[in-house]
Amino acid sequence: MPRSTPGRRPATLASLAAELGVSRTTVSNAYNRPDQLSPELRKRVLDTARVLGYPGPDPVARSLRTRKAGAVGLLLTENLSYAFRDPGAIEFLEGLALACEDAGQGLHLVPASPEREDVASVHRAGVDGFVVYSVPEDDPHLAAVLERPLPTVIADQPRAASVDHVGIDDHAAMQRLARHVIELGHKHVGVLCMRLGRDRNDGFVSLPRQHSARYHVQRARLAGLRDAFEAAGVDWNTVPVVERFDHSLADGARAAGQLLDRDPQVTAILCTSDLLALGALDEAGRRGLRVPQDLTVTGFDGIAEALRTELTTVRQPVLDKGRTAGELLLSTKDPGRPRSVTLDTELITGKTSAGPRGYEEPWFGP
Amino acid sequence: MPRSTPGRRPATLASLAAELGVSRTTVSNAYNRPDQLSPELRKRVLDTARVLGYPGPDPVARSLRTRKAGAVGLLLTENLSYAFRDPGAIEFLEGLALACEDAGQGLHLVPASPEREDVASVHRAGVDGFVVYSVPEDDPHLAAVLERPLPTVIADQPRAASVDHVGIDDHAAMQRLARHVIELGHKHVGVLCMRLGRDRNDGFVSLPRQHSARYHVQRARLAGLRDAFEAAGVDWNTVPVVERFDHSLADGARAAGQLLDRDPQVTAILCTSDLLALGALDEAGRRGLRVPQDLTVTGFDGIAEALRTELTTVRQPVLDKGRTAGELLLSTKDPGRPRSVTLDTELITGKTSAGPRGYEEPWFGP
DNA sequence: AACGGCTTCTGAACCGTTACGGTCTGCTGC
DNA sequence: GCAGCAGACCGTAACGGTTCAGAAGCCGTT
Repeated sequence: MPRSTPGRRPATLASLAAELGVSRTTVSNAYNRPDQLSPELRKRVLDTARVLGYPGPDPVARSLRTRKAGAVGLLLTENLSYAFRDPGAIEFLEGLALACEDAGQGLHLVPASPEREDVASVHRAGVDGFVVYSVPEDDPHLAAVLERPLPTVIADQPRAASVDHVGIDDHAAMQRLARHVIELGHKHVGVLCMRLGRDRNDGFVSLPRQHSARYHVQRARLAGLRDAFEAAGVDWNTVPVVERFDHSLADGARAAGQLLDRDPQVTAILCTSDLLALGALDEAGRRGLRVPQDLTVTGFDGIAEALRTELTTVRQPVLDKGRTAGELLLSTKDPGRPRSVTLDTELITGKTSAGPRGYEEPWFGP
Repeated sequence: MPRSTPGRRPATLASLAAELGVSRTTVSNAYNRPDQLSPELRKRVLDTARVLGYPGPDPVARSLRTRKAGAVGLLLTENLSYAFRDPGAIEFLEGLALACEDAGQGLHLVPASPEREDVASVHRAGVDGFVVYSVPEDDPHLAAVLERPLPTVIADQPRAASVDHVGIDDHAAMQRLARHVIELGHKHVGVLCMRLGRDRNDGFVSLPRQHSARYHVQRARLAGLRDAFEAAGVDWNTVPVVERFDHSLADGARAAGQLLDRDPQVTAILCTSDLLALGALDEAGRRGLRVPQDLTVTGFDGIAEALRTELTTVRQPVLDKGRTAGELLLSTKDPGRPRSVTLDTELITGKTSAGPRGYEEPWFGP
């Protein structure tokens, strides 16, 4: 099979038409609208195409003419490769891929290294629209996306008034989780959270930094905690919050260590993600702290590993989020006011939360 | 910020040039070759662009002219969404994404549902090349990819003489694992394998089906087992092989159940993937079989979960495979003979393999 | 005064296709 | 014998850029 006719320039629709003595339109129709020409001629066109090594209409030229690329762009906050290491991102991708598949659309992952702020990749992407997943408010790639005259859907963060959005009520969900911990009797707690800005700050978080966080999701979750604990009479200023730039088990463990070193008397560690919480569990184990007897640990997200571990956490429908983002994007019919979808969450009380020592419910043993 | 100038047609490079009274070349240069025009003019161009809502050169038109799409196409054997549920596929994707990122290339996932054999998605993808990951020899999407005059790299399967390839020596690796099991003393074994064709066959596999398998990887792994066991005097005809179309833990468990129901006296189950093996472990547990005392179970791949479980398996560098595929593709300089990279594997003897009862090495206990 | 060299900008060709609005041919029906 | 009408095919004009070989203007040299 000739992958390309040697010696000659590659065949085009025009050259094929010339060879056949028909118009370009006819060749085009042979591929795109079989009913517009006689079966015999169509066969002749297709046969000759094979002989000449013409691979069918060029996708890029077609895209230019039809103004359709047949693909959805996806912008992620992190290195592309990182996305494949984060359980949440993977599930989101799965949902989005589902939606794209149903619509026969490709999924174009845009390389957006946070290091070299190379926005060109966004400008160069031949796509019909963008899904933006969880990026900081001041991400230059996001700005580049919004500059392009294409439909866009933002998942999770940031929340922009003029752009379609899908997410959850982070504040309410976290508040509810906090109330659960409060009801168990905890007064002295610590918090582990994900990055609050594009700058690395692996350590304790000041109040101003909490408020000025560039990641609305983290900001809302912290605010949910704050509101719940303040309502319960706990001074939020006294609650230690440890931030981690990278999102991994190991970082969760290290952050928990940092917290426990400085504040050994905390009876509960609330984490803004399951991965951090699972890391905290590891660290607790290393320190001989029993969970939940000695220490309560909670997460957020409801990733598979967390559910298996029976972590107390908030489950959010990440796959649905991805699919909804895709459906929203693909159903965009020109202007219309921006839409916003808020998905439901569910508090999961697992086996990593209990009352602090001295607060157990009475036990009527033998 | 005007996302689009209302009322008027969207601005183009030409309309911008007309507005400014300069040539299109100059506007193009303002974006692509800043050194080709005076800073003042360039600023004027960019400012006017902002005012007119011109979002910069259209990526598709640029691609048409430059013959570069800035993206790598990826064809997977399965539903796109499925890829995000298979640990191996995810790690491959991660490696590939790494390579793409380094080169500033996008990663275009091609929707290729196995159901509707819609090859159009392949024809429509505006990409500079394709990576094909583990598809059957007779996949129509693969055929469509090969018809396009683009560089292509196949990872794992199939092996095509004229196309770049990256993979491992499945036969040798599996043979080595089999020898390990043979050395432990096992004579009566069973096998769990992944799908051997595009048709579903959840059950025992006939010899002809083994030979005619459309997935070269599975074929090679089975052949590796066969060769090792025949060399050890085991008649391969008597070794039960159970196939599963879907690749999941649950399917591994069901397959193991099927095997143990028919052949309760097997002392070892060799699986052609870790996921199947982990499922088999589950099933063994359900049946009260202790591993490895009552039953030896082995896997293949070396996914994280398997290493954590200390499964006896073969580790293959899946991330490297993805990265190598990307690098191979992106370094393709026109013809040259097809390249082939074979990556190393490593036998990992975990805690799920031991001698069958009666074959333990002598134990000098108290 | 002619010349060469530099910077800055331009004109026109070209990338490969599809949309749109025809024309042409031959057949039906009266 | 001719209007009317499908069906089959075609010509032209985009689609929105990039690129290359100059042209124009300016400056310093010989």
